[in-house]
Amino acid sequence: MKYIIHIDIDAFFAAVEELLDPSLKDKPVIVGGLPHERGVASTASYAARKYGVHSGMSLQKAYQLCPQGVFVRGNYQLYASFSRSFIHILSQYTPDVEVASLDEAYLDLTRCRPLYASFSRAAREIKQTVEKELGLAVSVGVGPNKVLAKLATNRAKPGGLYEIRPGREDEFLKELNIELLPGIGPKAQAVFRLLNVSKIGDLWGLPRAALRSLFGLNGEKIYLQSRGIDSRPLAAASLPKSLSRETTFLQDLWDRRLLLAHLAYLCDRLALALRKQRLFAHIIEAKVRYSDFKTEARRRLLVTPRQDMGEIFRIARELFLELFSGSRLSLRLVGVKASDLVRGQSLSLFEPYPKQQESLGYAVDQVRERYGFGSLLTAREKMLQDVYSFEKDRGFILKTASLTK
DNA sequence: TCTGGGGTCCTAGGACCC
DNA sequence: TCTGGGGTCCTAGGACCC
Repeated sequence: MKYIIHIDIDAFFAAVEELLDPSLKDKPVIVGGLPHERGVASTASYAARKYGVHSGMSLQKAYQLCPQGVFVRGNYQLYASFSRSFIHILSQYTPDVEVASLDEAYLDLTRCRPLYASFSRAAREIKQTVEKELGLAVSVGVGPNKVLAKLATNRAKPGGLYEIRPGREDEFLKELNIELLPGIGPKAQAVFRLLNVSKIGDLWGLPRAALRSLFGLNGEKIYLQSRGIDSRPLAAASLPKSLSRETTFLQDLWDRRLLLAHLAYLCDRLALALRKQRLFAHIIEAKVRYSDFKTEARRRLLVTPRQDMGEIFRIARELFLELFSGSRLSLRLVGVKASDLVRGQSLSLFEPYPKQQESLGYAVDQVRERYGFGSLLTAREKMLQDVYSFEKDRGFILKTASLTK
Protein backbone atom coordinates (compact mmCIF):
# COMPACT_ATOMS: atom_id res chain seq x y z
CA MET A 1 0.00 0.00 0.00
CA LYS A 2 1.39 3.37 -1.02
CA TYR A 3 0.91 6.66 0.71
CA ILE A 4 0.52 9.48 -1.80
CA ILE A 5 -0.07 13.13 -0.97
CA HIS A 6 -1.35 15.62 -3.54
CA ILE A 7 -0.91 19.27 -2.70
CA ASP A 8 -2.26 22.26 -4.58
CA ILE A 9 -2.02 25.99 -3.89
CA ASP A 10 -5.48 27.58 -3.73
CA ALA A 11 -6.19 30.13 -6.50
CA PHE A 12 -2.42 30.39 -6.90
CA PHE A 13 -1.90 33.46 -9.12
CA ALA A 14 -4.65 35.45 -7.41
CA ALA A 15 -3.31 34.49 -3.99
CA VAL A 16 0.18 35.76 -4.90
CA GLU A 17 -1.34 39.06 -6.05
CA GLU A 18 -3.17 39.36 -2.71
CA LEU A 19 0.03 38.65 -0.84
CA LEU A 20 1.79 41.46 -2.70
CA ASP A 21 -1.04 43.92 -2.29
CA PRO A 22 -2.97 43.18 0.90
CA SER A 23 -5.65 45.69 -0.07
CA LEU A 24 -6.82 43.05 -2.56
CA LYS A 25 -7.61 40.64 0.24
CA ASP A 26 -11.18 39.31 -0.06
CA LYS A 27 -11.73 41.26 -3.27
CA PRO A 28 -12.69 39.46 -6.48
CA VAL A 29 -9.27 39.20 -8.13
CA ILE A 30 -9.08 37.94 -11.71
CA VAL A 31 -5.66 37.20 -13.21
CA GLY A 32 -5.16 36.90 -16.96
CA GLY A 33 -5.66 40.32 -18.50
CA LEU A 34 -7.74 43.47 -18.61
CA PRO A 35 -11.48 43.23 -19.29
CA HIS A 36 -11.36 44.58 -22.86
CA GLU A 37 -8.51 42.29 -23.90
CA ARG A 38 -8.79 39.11 -25.91
CA GLY A 39 -8.11 36.38 -23.45
CA VAL A 40 -9.31 34.27 -20.59
CA ALA A 41 -8.99 34.29 -16.83
CA SER A 42 -6.11 32.08 -15.75
CA THR A 43 -7.13 32.31 -12.08
CA ALA A 44 -10.09 33.72 -10.18
CA SER A 45 -9.90 34.28 -6.42
CA TYR A 46 -12.59 32.61 -4.32
CA ALA A 47 -14.26 35.99 -3.91
CA ALA A 48 -14.48 36.22 -7.72
CA ARG A 49 -15.80 32.67 -8.00
CA LYS A 50 -18.81 33.72 -5.96
CA TYR A 51 -19.86 35.75 -9.01
CA GLY A 52 -19.52 32.70 -11.24
CA VAL A 53 -16.09 33.64 -12.63
CA HIS A 54 -13.73 30.71 -13.14
CA SER A 55 -10.45 30.02 -14.89
CA GLY A 56 -10.77 29.53 -18.61
CA MET A 57 -13.64 32.01 -18.86
CA SER A 58 -13.22 34.84 -21.36
CA LEU A 59 -12.28 38.13 -19.74
CA GLN A 60 -15.25 39.87 -21.33
CA LYS A 61 -17.64 37.39 -19.80
CA ALA A 62 -15.87 37.67 -16.45
CA TYR A 63 -16.31 41.44 -16.60
CA GLN A 64 -20.01 41.07 -17.30
CA LEU A 65 -20.46 38.81 -14.30
CA CYS A 66 -18.22 40.84 -12.03
CA PRO A 67 -17.63 44.45 -13.18
CA GLN A 68 -16.24 45.39 -9.75
CA GLY A 69 -13.55 42.69 -10.13
CA VAL A 70 -9.89 43.59 -9.88
CA PHE A 71 -8.39 42.53 -13.23
CA VAL A 72 -4.62 42.05 -13.38
CA ARG A 73 -2.40 40.84 -16.21
CA GLY A 74 -0.21 38.81 -13.89
CA ASN A 75 3.50 38.38 -13.32
CA TYR A 76 4.55 34.90 -14.38
CA GLN A 77 8.19 35.26 -13.40
CA LEU A 78 7.03 35.99 -9.89
CA TYR A 79 4.67 33.01 -9.81
CA ALA A 80 7.48 30.79 -11.06
CA SER A 81 9.68 31.99 -8.22
CA PHE A 82 6.96 31.19 -5.65
CA SER A 83 6.61 27.82 -7.33
CA ARG A 84 10.33 27.07 -6.88
CA SER A 85 10.06 27.82 -3.17
CA PHE A 86 6.99 25.60 -2.96
CA ILE A 87 8.83 22.65 -4.52
CA HIS A 88 11.88 23.30 -2.39
CA ILE A 89 9.82 23.02 0.80
CA LEU A 90 8.20 19.79 -0.37
CA SER A 91 11.58 18.25 -1.19
CA GLN A 92 12.52 18.50 2.48
CA TYR A 93 9.99 15.79 3.30
CA THR A 94 10.74 13.16 0.66
CA PRO A 95 12.93 12.75 -2.42
CA ASP A 96 9.88 11.32 -4.21
CA VAL A 97 8.25 14.48 -5.49
CA GLU A 98 6.49 14.89 -8.83
CA VAL A 99 5.97 18.47 -9.94
CA ALA A 100 2.64 18.42 -11.78
CA SER A 101 2.46 22.15 -12.53
CA LEU A 102 3.50 25.48 -11.00
CA ASP A 103 1.10 25.10 -8.09
CA GLU A 104 0.63 21.37 -7.79
CA ALA A 105 2.72 18.38 -6.77
CA TYR A 106 2.55 14.75 -5.65
CA LEU A 107 4.60 13.35 -2.78
CA ASP A 108 5.18 9.66 -2.17
CA LEU A 109 5.91 9.07 1.50
CA THR A 110 5.96 5.28 1.21
CA ARG A 111 9.75 5.02 1.19
CA CYS A 112 9.98 7.41 4.13
CA ARG A 113 7.81 5.31 6.42
CA PRO A 114 10.55 5.01 9.09
CA LEU A 115 10.79 8.81 9.31
CA TYR A 116 7.20 9.44 10.23
CA ALA A 117 5.32 8.10 13.22
CA SER A 118 2.04 8.85 11.46
CA PHE A 119 1.49 9.64 7.79
CA SER A 120 -1.64 11.62 8.57
CA ARG A 121 0.32 13.79 10.94
CA ALA A 122 3.07 14.21 8.32
CA ALA A 123 0.50 15.41 5.78
CA ARG A 124 -0.79 17.99 8.26
CA GLU A 125 2.72 19.14 9.04
CA ILE A 126 3.61 19.57 5.36
CA LYS A 127 0.49 21.62 4.82
CA GLN A 128 1.22 23.88 7.79
CA THR A 129 4.84 24.40 6.82
CA VAL A 130 4.02 25.36 3.24
CA GLU A 131 1.35 27.78 4.39
CA LYS A 132 3.59 29.38 6.97
CA GLU A 133 6.62 29.74 4.74
CA LEU A 134 4.85 30.85 1.55
CA GLY A 135 1.98 32.74 3.13
CA LEU A 136 -0.42 30.96 0.74
CA ALA A 137 -3.27 28.59 1.54
CA VAL A 138 -3.03 25.06 0.15
CA SER A 139 -5.34 22.09 -0.16
CA VAL A 140 -4.08 18.60 0.50
CA GLY A 141 -5.40 15.20 -0.50
CA VAL A 142 -4.17 11.83 0.69
CA GLY A 143 -4.74 8.44 -0.86
CA PRO A 144 -3.16 5.17 -1.99
CA ASN A 145 -2.38 6.45 -5.52
CA LYS A 146 -2.20 9.59 -7.62
CA VAL A 147 -5.74 9.73 -8.92
CA LEU A 148 -7.32 9.19 -5.49
CA ALA A 149 -4.99 11.71 -3.86
CA LYS A 150 -5.90 14.29 -6.48
CA LEU A 151 -9.62 13.68 -6.11
CA ALA A 152 -9.19 13.96 -2.35
CA THR A 153 -7.56 17.38 -2.81
CA ASN A 154 -10.57 18.47 -4.79
CA ARG A 155 -12.77 17.48 -1.86
CA ALA A 156 -10.49 19.36 0.53
CA LYS A 157 -10.74 22.68 -1.32
CA PRO A 158 -10.45 25.39 -0.29
CA GLY A 159 -7.76 25.20 2.30
CA GLY A 160 -8.52 21.79 3.76
CA LEU A 161 -7.01 18.35 4.06
CA TYR A 162 -8.88 15.19 3.09
CA GLU A 163 -7.66 11.65 3.48
CA ILE A 164 -9.30 8.68 1.80
CA ARG A 165 -9.22 5.84 4.31
CA PRO A 166 -8.43 2.34 3.06
CA GLY A 167 -11.62 0.48 2.20
CA ARG A 168 -13.59 3.70 1.68
CA GLU A 169 -12.54 4.28 -1.95
CA ASP A 170 -15.76 3.19 -3.67
CA GLU A 171 -17.93 5.10 -1.28
CA PHE A 172 -15.82 8.21 -1.96
CA LEU A 173 -15.86 7.83 -5.76
CA LYS A 174 -19.47 6.78 -6.31
CA GLU A 175 -21.20 10.16 -6.14
CA LEU A 176 -18.48 12.34 -7.69
CA ASN A 177 -19.23 14.02 -11.02
CA ILE A 178 -17.37 12.37 -13.87
CA GLU A 179 -15.69 15.57 -15.06
CA LEU A 180 -13.60 15.53 -11.88
CA LEU A 181 -11.81 12.50 -13.26
CA PRO A 182 -8.62 13.53 -15.07
CA GLY A 183 -8.97 12.80 -18.77
CA ILE A 184 -12.66 13.63 -19.03
CA GLY A 185 -12.90 16.99 -20.77
CA PRO A 186 -15.68 18.73 -22.69
CA LYS A 187 -15.78 16.21 -25.57
CA ALA A 188 -15.94 13.12 -23.39
CA GLN A 189 -18.54 14.79 -21.16
CA ALA A 190 -20.75 15.34 -24.19
CA VAL A 191 -20.51 11.65 -25.06
CA PHE A 192 -21.30 10.60 -21.50
CA ARG A 193 -24.31 12.93 -21.40
CA LEU A 194 -25.76 11.00 -24.33
CA LEU A 195 -25.14 7.78 -22.41
CA ASN A 196 -26.82 9.23 -19.32
CA VAL A 197 -23.62 8.86 -17.34
CA SER A 198 -22.97 11.68 -14.89
CA LYS A 199 -21.46 10.15 -11.72
CA ILE A 200 -18.26 8.16 -11.44
CA GLY A 201 -20.40 5.32 -10.08
CA ASP A 202 -22.34 5.31 -13.37
CA LEU A 203 -19.10 4.57 -15.20
CA TRP A 204 -18.81 1.25 -13.40
CA GLY A 205 -21.67 -0.08 -15.53
CA LEU A 206 -19.79 0.46 -18.81
CA PRO A 207 -17.74 -2.42 -20.22
CA ARG A 208 -14.03 -1.82 -20.66
CA ALA A 209 -14.28 -2.59 -24.39
CA ALA A 210 -16.97 0.06 -24.84
CA LEU A 211 -14.81 2.75 -23.24
CA ARG A 212 -11.86 1.53 -25.25
CA SER A 213 -13.72 1.85 -28.54
CA LEU A 214 -15.12 5.28 -27.64
CA PHE A 215 -11.94 6.89 -26.33
CA GLY A 216 -9.02 4.63 -27.20
CA LEU A 217 -6.26 4.40 -24.63
CA ASN A 218 -7.86 7.22 -22.69
CA GLY A 219 -10.94 5.02 -22.32
CA GLU A 220 -8.84 2.33 -20.67
CA LYS A 221 -7.55 4.96 -18.27
CA ILE A 222 -11.08 6.12 -17.49
CA TYR A 223 -12.14 2.51 -16.87
CA LEU A 224 -9.38 1.96 -14.31
CA GLN A 225 -9.37 5.38 -12.65
CA SER A 226 -13.14 5.38 -12.17
CA ARG A 227 -12.54 2.34 -9.95
CA GLY A 228 -9.74 4.08 -8.08
CA ILE A 229 -7.10 1.94 -9.79
CA ASP A 230 -3.92 3.81 -10.74
CA SER A 231 -0.51 2.17 -10.75
CA ARG A 232 1.40 5.06 -12.28
CA PRO A 233 4.55 5.82 -10.31
CA LEU A 234 5.51 9.41 -9.61
CA ALA A 235 7.34 10.80 -12.63
CA ALA A 236 10.93 11.84 -12.13
CA ALA A 237 12.01 15.23 -13.39
CA SER A 238 13.00 15.05 -17.04
CA LEU A 239 13.90 17.21 -20.00
CA PRO A 240 10.97 19.15 -21.40
CA LYS A 241 9.47 17.57 -24.55
CA SER A 242 8.82 20.89 -26.23
CA LEU A 243 9.05 24.64 -25.76
CA SER A 244 6.85 27.13 -27.56
CA ARG A 245 5.94 30.79 -27.78
CA GLU A 246 2.78 32.20 -29.31
CA THR A 247 0.71 35.38 -29.38
CA THR A 248 -2.93 36.11 -29.92
CA PHE A 249 -3.22 39.65 -31.28
CA LEU A 250 -5.55 42.26 -29.88
CA GLN A 251 -7.03 42.37 -33.37
CA ASP A 252 -6.55 40.01 -36.28
CA LEU A 253 -3.54 40.92 -38.44
CA TRP A 254 -3.08 40.72 -42.18
CA ASP A 255 0.12 42.68 -42.80
CA ARG A 256 2.84 40.19 -43.70
CA ARG A 257 5.69 42.40 -42.49
CA LEU A 258 4.14 42.84 -39.08
CA LEU A 259 3.38 39.14 -38.82
CA LEU A 260 6.94 38.20 -39.76
CA ALA A 261 8.34 40.77 -37.36
CA HIS A 262 6.27 39.26 -34.59
CA LEU A 263 7.32 35.77 -35.58
CA ALA A 264 10.94 36.93 -35.33
CA TYR A 265 10.25 38.25 -31.86
CA LEU A 266 8.74 34.91 -30.82
CA CYS A 267 11.70 33.01 -32.29
CA ASP A 268 14.03 35.23 -30.31
CA ARG A 269 12.17 34.50 -27.09
CA LEU A 270 12.10 30.79 -27.90
CA ALA A 271 15.84 30.72 -28.63
CA LEU A 272 16.44 32.47 -25.32
CA ALA A 273 14.40 29.81 -23.49
CA LEU A 274 16.32 27.04 -25.27
CA ARG A 275 19.69 28.58 -24.37
CA LYS A 276 18.66 29.02 -20.74
CA GLN A 277 18.14 25.27 -20.49
CA ARG A 278 20.97 24.41 -22.89
CA LEU A 279 18.51 22.64 -25.18
CA PHE A 280 18.66 22.02 -28.94
CA ALA A 281 15.65 21.19 -31.08
CA HIS A 282 15.28 18.59 -33.84
CA ILE A 283 11.87 19.89 -34.84
CA ILE A 284 10.74 23.45 -35.52
CA GLU A 285 7.05 24.14 -36.00
CA ALA A 286 5.17 27.27 -37.04
CA LYS A 287 1.54 27.71 -36.09
CA VAL A 288 -1.20 30.05 -37.23
CA ARG A 289 -4.78 30.58 -36.17
CA TYR A 290 -7.03 32.27 -38.69
CA SER A 291 -9.73 34.80 -37.96
CA ASP A 292 -12.25 31.93 -38.11
CA PHE A 293 -10.30 30.19 -35.31
CA LYS A 294 -9.16 27.35 -37.53
CA THR A 295 -5.64 26.40 -36.50
CA GLU A 296 -2.89 24.98 -38.71
CA ALA A 297 0.71 24.05 -38.10
CA ARG A 298 3.70 23.02 -40.25
CA ARG A 299 6.81 21.38 -38.92
CA ARG A 300 10.25 20.55 -40.16
CA LEU A 301 12.65 17.89 -39.00
CA LEU A 302 16.26 19.05 -38.69
CA VAL A 303 19.21 16.77 -39.28
CA THR A 304 21.24 18.79 -36.80
CA PRO A 305 19.47 20.10 -33.71
CA ARG A 306 19.59 23.88 -33.35
CA GLN A 307 19.01 26.53 -30.73
CA ASP A 308 20.06 29.74 -32.49
CA MET A 309 17.52 32.40 -33.29
CA GLY A 310 18.80 32.87 -36.83
CA GLU A 311 18.17 29.32 -37.93
CA ILE A 312 14.94 28.93 -35.96
CA PHE A 313 13.55 32.05 -37.57
CA ARG A 314 14.75 31.07 -41.06
CA ILE A 315 12.82 27.80 -40.80
CA ALA A 316 9.80 29.16 -38.97
CA ARG A 317 9.53 31.90 -41.59
CA GLU A 318 9.41 29.39 -44.46
CA LEU A 319 6.82 27.27 -42.68
CA PHE A 320 4.79 30.32 -41.77
CA LEU A 321 4.75 31.55 -45.36
CA GLU A 322 3.65 28.12 -46.61
CA LEU A 323 0.63 28.45 -44.37
CA PHE A 324 -0.14 32.12 -44.74
CA SER A 325 0.66 32.81 -48.40
CA GLY A 326 -2.40 30.96 -49.63
CA SER A 327 -4.70 32.35 -46.95
CA ARG A 328 -7.62 34.64 -47.60
CA LEU A 329 -8.09 35.17 -43.89
CA SER A 330 -6.24 37.40 -41.47
CA LEU A 331 -4.55 35.85 -38.46
CA ARG A 332 -5.48 36.02 -34.80
CA LEU A 333 -2.42 34.04 -33.65
CA VAL A 334 1.09 33.12 -34.67
CA GLY A 335 3.36 30.76 -32.80
CA VAL A 336 6.58 28.82 -32.96
CA LYS A 337 7.48 25.58 -31.24
CA ALA A 338 10.67 23.59 -30.71
CA SER A 339 10.42 19.88 -29.94
CA ASP A 340 12.37 16.62 -29.93
CA LEU A 341 14.77 18.38 -27.61
CA VAL A 342 18.24 17.26 -26.65
CA ARG A 343 20.59 18.66 -24.06
CA GLY A 344 24.05 19.93 -24.77
CA GLN A 345 26.21 20.06 -27.83
CA SER A 346 25.05 18.55 -31.06
CA LEU A 347 27.17 15.81 -32.60
CA SER A 348 26.94 15.38 -36.31
CA LEU A 349 29.74 13.83 -38.32
CA PHE A 350 28.59 15.44 -41.51
CA GLU A 351 27.51 18.90 -40.54
CA PRO A 352 29.72 20.52 -37.92
CA TYR A 353 27.62 22.71 -35.70
CA PRO A 354 28.48 26.41 -35.92
CA LYS A 355 29.71 26.71 -32.35
CA GLN A 356 30.29 30.44 -32.53
CA GLN A 357 26.55 30.93 -33.05
CA GLU A 358 25.86 29.28 -29.74
CA SER A 359 28.40 31.24 -27.77
CA LEU A 360 27.17 34.43 -29.41
CA GLY A 361 23.70 33.59 -28.10
CA TYR A 362 24.93 33.11 -24.55
CA ALA A 363 26.99 36.30 -24.72
CA VAL A 364 23.99 38.27 -25.93
CA ASP A 365 21.94 36.90 -23.05
CA GLN A 366 24.54 38.02 -20.53
CA VAL A 367 24.74 41.55 -21.92
CA ARG A 368 20.98 41.78 -21.93
CA GLU A 369 20.76 40.54 -18.39
CA ARG A 370 23.16 43.21 -17.23
CA TYR A 371 22.13 46.15 -19.35
CA GLY A 372 18.63 45.40 -20.54
CA PHE A 373 17.12 44.11 -23.72
CA GLY A 374 17.83 47.04 -26.00
CA SER A 375 21.49 47.35 -25.10
CA LEU A 376 22.94 45.12 -27.76
CA LEU A 377 21.69 45.30 -31.30
CA THR A 378 23.51 43.45 -34.01
CA ALA A 379 22.62 44.01 -37.62
CA ARG A 380 20.79 40.71 -37.59
CA GLU A 381 18.56 41.93 -34.83
CA LYS A 382 17.58 45.12 -36.53
CA MET A 383 14.21 43.76 -37.40
CA LEU A 384 13.61 42.86 -33.79
CA GLN A 385 13.99 46.47 -32.78
CA ASP A 386 10.79 47.23 -34.65
CA VAL A 387 9.10 44.42 -32.84
CA TYR A 388 10.08 45.60 -29.40
CA SER A 389 8.52 48.97 -30.15
CA PHE A 390 5.58 47.01 -31.51
CA GLU A 391 5.34 45.31 -28.13
CA LYS A 392 5.57 48.66 -26.37
CA ASP A 393 2.76 50.19 -28.34
CA ARG A 394 0.66 47.49 -29.90
CA GLY A 395 -2.29 49.81 -30.20
CA PHE A 396 -0.47 52.13 -32.57
CA ILE A 397 0.72 49.30 -34.78
CA LEU A 398 -2.71 47.75 -34.90
CA LYS A 399 -4.28 51.02 -35.93
CA THR A 400 -1.75 51.57 -38.67
CA ALA A 401 -1.67 47.96 -39.84
CA SER A 402 -1.87 48.00 -43.58
CA LEU A 403 -4.63 46.14 -45.32
CA THR A 404 -2.39 44.63 -47.97
CA LYS A 405 -0.07 41.67 -47.68
C1' DT B 1 -19.53 34.56 -23.77
C1' DC B 2 -16.09 34.59 -29.46
C1' DT B 3 -12.71 31.24 -27.39
C1' DG B 4 -4.75 32.55 -23.54
C1' DG B 5 -0.37 30.39 -23.21
C1' DG B 6 2.35 26.68 -22.16
C1' DG B 7 2.52 22.05 -22.05
C1' DT B 8 1.57 16.35 -22.60
C1' DC B 9 -0.08 12.42 -24.95
C1' DC B 10 -2.65 9.92 -28.56
C1' DT B 11 -4.32 8.95 -33.30
C1' DA B 12 -4.47 8.49 -38.14
C1' DG B 13 -2.75 8.47 -42.75
C1' DG B 14 0.91 8.23 -46.13
C1' DA B 15 5.66 7.07 -47.39
C1' DC B 16 8.85 3.75 -47.37
C1' DC B 17 11.07 -0.67 -46.50
C1' DC B 18 11.57 -5.69 -46.32
C1' DT C 1 -2.21 -5.71 -63.71
C1' DC C 2 -5.81 -4.67 -59.81
C1' DT C 3 -2.61 -5.46 -55.64
C1' DG C 4 0.06 -8.90 -48.74
C1' DG C 5 1.55 -8.02 -44.25
C1' DG C 6 4.05 -6.10 -41.21
C1' DG C 7 7.12 -2.27 -39.02
C1' DT C 8 8.77 2.41 -38.64
C1' DC C 9 9.12 7.19 -39.61
C1' DC C 10 7.04 11.54 -40.46
C1' DT C 11 3.34 14.95 -40.44
C1' DA C 12 -0.95 17.05 -38.93
C1' DG C 13 -4.44 17.52 -35.81
C1' DG C 14 -7.02 17.04 -31.59
C1' DA C 15 -8.24 16.12 -26.58
C1' DC C 16 -6.89 17.34 -22.38
C1' DC C 17 -4.49 19.66 -18.27
C1' DC C 18 -3.16 23.81 -15.35
